[in-house]
Amino acid sequence: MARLAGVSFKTVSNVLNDHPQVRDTTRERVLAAVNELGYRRNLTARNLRMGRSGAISLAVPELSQSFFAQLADDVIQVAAKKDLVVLVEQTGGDRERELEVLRSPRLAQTDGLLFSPLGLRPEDARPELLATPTVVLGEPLFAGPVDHVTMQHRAAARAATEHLLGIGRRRIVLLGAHDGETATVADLRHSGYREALHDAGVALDPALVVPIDVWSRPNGARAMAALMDTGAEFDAVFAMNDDLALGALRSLQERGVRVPQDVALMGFDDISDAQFSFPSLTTVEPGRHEIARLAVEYLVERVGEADAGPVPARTTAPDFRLVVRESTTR
Amino acid sequence: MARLAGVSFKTVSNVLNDHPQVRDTTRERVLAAVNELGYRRNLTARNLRMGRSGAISLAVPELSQSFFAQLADDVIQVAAKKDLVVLVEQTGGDRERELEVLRSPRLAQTDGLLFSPLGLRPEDARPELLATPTVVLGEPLFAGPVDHVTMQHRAAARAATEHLLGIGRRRIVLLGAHDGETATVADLRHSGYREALHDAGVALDPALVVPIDVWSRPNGARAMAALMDTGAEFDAVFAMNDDLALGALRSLQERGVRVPQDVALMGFDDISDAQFSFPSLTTVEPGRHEIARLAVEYLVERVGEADAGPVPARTTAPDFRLVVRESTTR
DNA sequence: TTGAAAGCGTTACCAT
DNA sequence: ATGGTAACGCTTTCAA
Repeated sequence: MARLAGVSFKTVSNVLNDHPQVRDTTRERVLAAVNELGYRRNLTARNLRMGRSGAISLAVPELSQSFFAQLADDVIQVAAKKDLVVLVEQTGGDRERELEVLRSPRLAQTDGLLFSPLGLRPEDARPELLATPTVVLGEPLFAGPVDHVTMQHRAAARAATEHLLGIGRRRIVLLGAHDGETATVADLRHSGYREALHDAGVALDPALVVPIDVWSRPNGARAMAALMDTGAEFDAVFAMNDDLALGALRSLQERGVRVPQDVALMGFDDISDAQFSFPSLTTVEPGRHEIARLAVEYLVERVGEADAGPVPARTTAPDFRLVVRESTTR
Repeated sequence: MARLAGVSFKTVSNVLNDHPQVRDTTRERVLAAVNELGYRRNLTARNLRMGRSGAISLAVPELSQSFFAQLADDVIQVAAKKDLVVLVEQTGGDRERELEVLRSPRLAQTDGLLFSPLGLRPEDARPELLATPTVVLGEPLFAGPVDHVTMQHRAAARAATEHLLGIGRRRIVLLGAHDGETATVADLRHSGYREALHDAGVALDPALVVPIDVWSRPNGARAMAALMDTGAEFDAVFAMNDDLALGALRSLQERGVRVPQDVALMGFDDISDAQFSFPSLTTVEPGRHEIARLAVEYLVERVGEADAGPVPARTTAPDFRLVVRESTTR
């Protein structure tokens, strides 16, 4: 209360919150005092009173992966426009740590969670874990009042494969398969690949489907080298993401394979590095901006649910776009 | 208060805070009830009462730049070990928005700030802006009780240039100079370059010093292409960071220049992409892990300052390491 | 060992 | 238009 110094009273609150019933002269005096004293209101107390924190959590595997760094960049920008601040957690894509994020009391410090799980299994998706409004960035996992913003994995993978077929390639390697999964990112992209081959009447050669657990550059490089060691013949590579593709590119070049002349190369995600490799990388732009935009928008709606009434669970996958660059041209 | 349901009382607090004076049986009953009801204590209220939030802010230019993404990754990991959560803000390297971050009341929501400014000028560094404990990740800027964790820019740039000289290169391009700056990152690295040339008795050719404002890949590619257009002769390039170097690499390759045979190439930062370009990129590892570790450590000390007494302002620059890869080998 | 009460700084409601 | 007061949910001090 002594905050008002020489001036006045606790209508300070009214002033700071732009309440209408304040005389202009009063407002001015208060503002002057605020400036003078460098008074800053205590957000924690405000949050307590209002039941809102103005912060959301974003949980991703790791920022070192360009795709997630760029996603985080987008999310933070969109959130900033809505005056939300973003708390970033890293799970390493590890199931245990993903569960921990959901259970963590620190979550309660924010108004909601943008969650990009990688290791979580369907049986983990117990709705009671979701103590906070949640939007999943990824394949539908949770039942109940949870929104999902995902990608058109199957259609995009199919379009990607069709592009490779369209430039005359027939022996197309698939890099990054996950055996035994259903309705996961890897499985859906795999399906798209399979469908495109089937529709084109091209037989699927299991020797060209290369399983890779973690989709990182070193793993892409390693797997590509190993495949070449087997003597397999191929004229194109569709990597499940750009990191795998760029790792593979490095291995191809090490061995003097010309891209795209000998082997055409295709990625997925359109991370910014894809523009500056040599050759630049043809890839799928999955609608990352839109994903970030929708995710924040859904989350904000869900946070406001208490006031505005229930919101039905939504699942959306923005339009994707094939970005054709040098690695599949000529 | 009704939180305790069938069981007991507000010694719940004591139990949850591991206070010793609680009978075991009581503790058990309380814990059982907590579990039963899925009770989660309200962190906001706790924060208000304790005057601590358990969160720190990290303000970087943008996560889309690999270096900052990896720095953020490190910071979040180190912070997590200390049970701190990290709120990430992006400034775009823009002076106005950097000032805004400092003024923002949202800052007050966290216990301290890890700040990596790019556009801020010395005259902006008024200590009264720092309403929160702050550690600067970058060149010393603020006087007063502010720690700085930076890099050995000059020594590392010098070592980098010496490496290029050591493999027999004499016409070394410097990519990314900032004219008219003093004691900034660009200026210090520039000095290191100049010193190495001088000590080796190699004349500095101003035509080989290329100013580039923002150190991004497209800018590196553009500047490199422009330099080649001038017909300038050179046998090595030292780029002020890896993004510039990788952009330049792309332009060199487009024109059929062989790296390292015709032109050796050197970056700075050791972002992970540097390992997987072809050729892989020789660069300076500036001690990023250590920078993150120290920054969080200093900040934690400063946050605890109120209790533990004043802490002198510190400035540290961890050891760097030259990482020699293919772009300067043979 | 446990319970009661005060207080953290704000906002919201109700008087004035 | 302004001021008083309760309440947000917790920790802390003090009393029982």
